[in-house]
Amino acid sequence: MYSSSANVSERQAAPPSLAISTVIFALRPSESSGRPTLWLPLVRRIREPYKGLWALPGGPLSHSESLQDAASRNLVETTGLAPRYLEQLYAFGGLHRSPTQRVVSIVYWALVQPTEAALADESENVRWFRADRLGELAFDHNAIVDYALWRLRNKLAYGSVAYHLLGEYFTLAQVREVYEAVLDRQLDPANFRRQLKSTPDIEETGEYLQGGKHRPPRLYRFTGRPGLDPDNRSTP
Amino acid sequence: MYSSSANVSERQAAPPSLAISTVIFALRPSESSGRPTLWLPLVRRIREPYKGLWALPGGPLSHSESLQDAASRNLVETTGLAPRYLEQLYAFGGLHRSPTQRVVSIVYWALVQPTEAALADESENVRWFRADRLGELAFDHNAIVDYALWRLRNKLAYGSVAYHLLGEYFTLAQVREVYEAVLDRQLDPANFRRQLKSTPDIEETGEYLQGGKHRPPRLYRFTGRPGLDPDNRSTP
DNA sequence: CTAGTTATGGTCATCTTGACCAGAACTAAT
DNA sequence: ATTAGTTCTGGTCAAGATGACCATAACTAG
Repeated sequence: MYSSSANVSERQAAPPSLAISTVIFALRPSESSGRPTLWLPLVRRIREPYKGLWALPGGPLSHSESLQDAASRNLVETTGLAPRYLEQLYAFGGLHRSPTQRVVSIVYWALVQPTEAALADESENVRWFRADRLGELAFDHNAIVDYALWRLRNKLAYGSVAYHLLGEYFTLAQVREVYEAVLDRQLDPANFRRQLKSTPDIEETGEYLQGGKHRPPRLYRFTGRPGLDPDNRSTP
Repeated sequence: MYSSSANVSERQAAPPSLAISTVIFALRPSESSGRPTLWLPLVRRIREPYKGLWALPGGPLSHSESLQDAASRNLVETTGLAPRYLEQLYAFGGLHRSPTQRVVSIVYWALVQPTEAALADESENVRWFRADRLGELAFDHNAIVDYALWRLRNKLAYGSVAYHLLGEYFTLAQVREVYEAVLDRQLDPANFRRQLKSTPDIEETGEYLQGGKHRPPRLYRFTGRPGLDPDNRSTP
């Protein structure tokens, strides 16, 4: 314990620094099976600590932007993409997250569309990885990604996030593939279709997807709205 | 936009300050009906801004404590209570939450037991209020409480938080009263009991609660563990 | 024209949920 | 002592949701 009078350990008492990071998910076909899989972009650390390791995109919170704006900016700067879904994940503030200084990270997670994700920037220091094969990341970022995955699975099970990983038009089988990729288990096509058809915010179109080697599936469209964050408003 | 060179608007670019606040819930019998109701403690602002208004307990994050420790300290300092349940709620970081400076608040929510809550400190500047009759609070604290209530209702519907508002031993009817108070609707006693009995982490004891004007109900005990936060580990 | 594939609609048994009934076990009042 | 009043507790029943599974439709590839 240091003195209770002031100014002595001023540097010690300086407020922890505040950063925003973002876990960005997108579906990409697996190189091996071709089935859609979860991928996310990471940036290479070019400074100590953890220089050379991969880390979540992020940076300090600037004075004039909201938390969500900062997360959005992360997204644009590292991938060039606009998020289709962006939600606060958690504030990580453990004492020893960074070896050099105390830093509190407010982490967001985002979903982007595959069409866009295919065009995403990639470079020497930005690369996409399969979510289930990340290797060792900087700081506590492995734990953060794990938690983001857990949250994604949860949201998927209840809510309406799956559609934000797909384009505007999609087949019910594509939705099922999203679920299978994220939950990592097979689902019965017929039962899954029955469930989706009973939800309100998914709408039949007159269009069919051509080009497969089989009966062309009908295309659907998502009509629901994602809930807002509580800083503006609610979220599950 | 200001210059991209450095130091000029240094004060402008100073990081937003970081605070921790805590929404503390406890059950207390309503003065009118006597049924248990949700209450929470607030502290009176003794400085500008919002001087004189009631606000959530909180304060700046000190350099040497974790987020959760800071929330715990809030709790102890304002109520003298140890939390039975403490979880991160959300990080609020809108640009204009405080009129005087940019401040990011990481908010926790807590549940405490009624026995303890009855003993809780109360003073000129600390008072308990019914959660549904708060009046106008300082900053965006009304919105924060609303969101905490929403989260509580949600967690209740799934999880195992109800027990943290009760003592170690409780009757099934008491659990039902918690649900009825939080969800604000009547539940069928027989059906509710059936559901509870099918959950694993609630254990029959041989004891009965005496003293009512009717058949004495059996006492139960909660045996589950609350999930840890992801900063240490997981949470729903 | 046939085999292969997925799409789509359907059945059936099982589980869960909500509405409701009835006896059990206590207290309070007559 | 008996009865009325209360909640506790176990049960039934119908409606709805879920999972396993089957059959036909509609396309492509050979």
